[in-house]
Amino acid sequence: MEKMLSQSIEDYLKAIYDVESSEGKVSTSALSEKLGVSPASVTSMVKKLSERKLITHKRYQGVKLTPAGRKIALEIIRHHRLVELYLKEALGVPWDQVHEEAEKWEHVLSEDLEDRIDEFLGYPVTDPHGSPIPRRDGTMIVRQCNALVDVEPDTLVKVVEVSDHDPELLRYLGGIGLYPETEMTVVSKQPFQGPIIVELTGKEYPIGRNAAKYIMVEEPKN
Amino acid sequence: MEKMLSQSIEDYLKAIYDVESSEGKVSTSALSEKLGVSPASVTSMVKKLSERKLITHKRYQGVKLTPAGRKIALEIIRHHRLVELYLKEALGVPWDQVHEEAEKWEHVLSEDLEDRIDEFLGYPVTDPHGSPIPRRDGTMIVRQCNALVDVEPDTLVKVVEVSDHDPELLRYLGGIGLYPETEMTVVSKQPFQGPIIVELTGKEYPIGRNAAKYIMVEEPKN
DNA sequence: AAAGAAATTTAGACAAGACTAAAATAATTT
DNA sequence: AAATTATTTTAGTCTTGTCTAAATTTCTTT
Repeated sequence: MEKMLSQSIEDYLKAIYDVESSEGKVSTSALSEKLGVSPASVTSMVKKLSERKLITHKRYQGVKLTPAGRKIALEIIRHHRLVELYLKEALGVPWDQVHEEAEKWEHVLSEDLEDRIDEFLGYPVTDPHGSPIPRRDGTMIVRQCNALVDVEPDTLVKVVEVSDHDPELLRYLGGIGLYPETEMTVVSKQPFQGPIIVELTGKEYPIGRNAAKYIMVEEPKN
Repeated sequence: MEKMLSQSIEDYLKAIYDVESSEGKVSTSALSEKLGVSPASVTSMVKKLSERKLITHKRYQGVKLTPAGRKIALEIIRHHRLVELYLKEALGVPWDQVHEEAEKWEHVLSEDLEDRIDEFLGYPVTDPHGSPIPRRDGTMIVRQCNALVDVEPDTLVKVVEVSDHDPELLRYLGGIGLYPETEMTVVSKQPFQGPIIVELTGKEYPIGRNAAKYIMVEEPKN
């Protein structure tokens, strides 16, 4: 039933899914960047994944997941996000460290353990960064949200999701109490690419434009 | 400080430690058997481990861990046994399954997580099979015990440790309530390599001679 | 539309870790 | 002690996944 895939293949599929989600088109160079390998290495792995019918590939034109490939990518992402949440809830690992640990654990999680963790956590829907956890059947909730950087001043917003790619940013945000589900007001956007000022728990904090690209928010329905 | 070792190297060091403990001499064929690889593969890995000064090797005469190699082996075994106990205690994984899971997890456990698990478990001294958990400093308790197969009839014994290598045996023993710390009486040894009969919780159960080699017991002090 | 720049692919090499077949050494039997 | 058997090592091959350098294709600019 389940074919045994190498960790490398799993990492590629996950990366392809991520890039597909955030940029639409999946280029060799984007994968090279994301995975920290040379473009030539990506090309050769892409060839292998095509042969296995996990992706489709047109020369010089990027890559797309097949349904089979997407299914596997979502399984890995499910592992990753369940583990992230589990480490935080069960062992108190701080939210800026769970990503790195989960990168390793996602590849060694048995189905049985996946189920036990899922049950322990009460069948959760999001991970500690607010990212949705795919269900076992491969479905995943989609939410309507915007990057904080695109929100107009004087708006009340609720944090939906924060990118887990930069531990330092996560530590800063944690320090000011900014987590998923936190509500805050966008006070102002400083000119010349200056920071965005937000207010939460009565205090004002600056958030760099670049960081604000990685903070997804929604305007709570009245 | 910590060198990054491949999973393969870690598996070899662990296997060498195990064989060294149980048989004294560590032959190529014993490792080949234990690791499920060909003798030729063992020889070539042995060469590599010697170069790295993790073992010493005299041609045709087996292998020995250096202090550095032993230290690493004990770290892996510590990971393995902590994870086994953690999976049982925290996630309710049955004791006949924890070994297989731990085989994978032991290689991806960070020091930080190791400490968190250790603390969660209250700094435990043995794993679910009764095997001692090495401390972080590389020390490990040693216990005086005998194989059940060598015990004379009419003796009251306490189970110390059960080998984790055969899930089916573990299920049988669990089924009759035989765990580490269980006390029982050796009733008789049937002749012609027949089973050993033990009595616990008022009932008698047969245990094959072969299985009884893997059950370590002590005679509790009066 | 042609030239230069950027991205992608090809070609060929390398390291890790496994394998098989054959050779060398050690252990056992007669 | 010689012959046979068992164990270990050597020699050479294969796969996976990476790399660099060079060639190809596409994109951008003028």
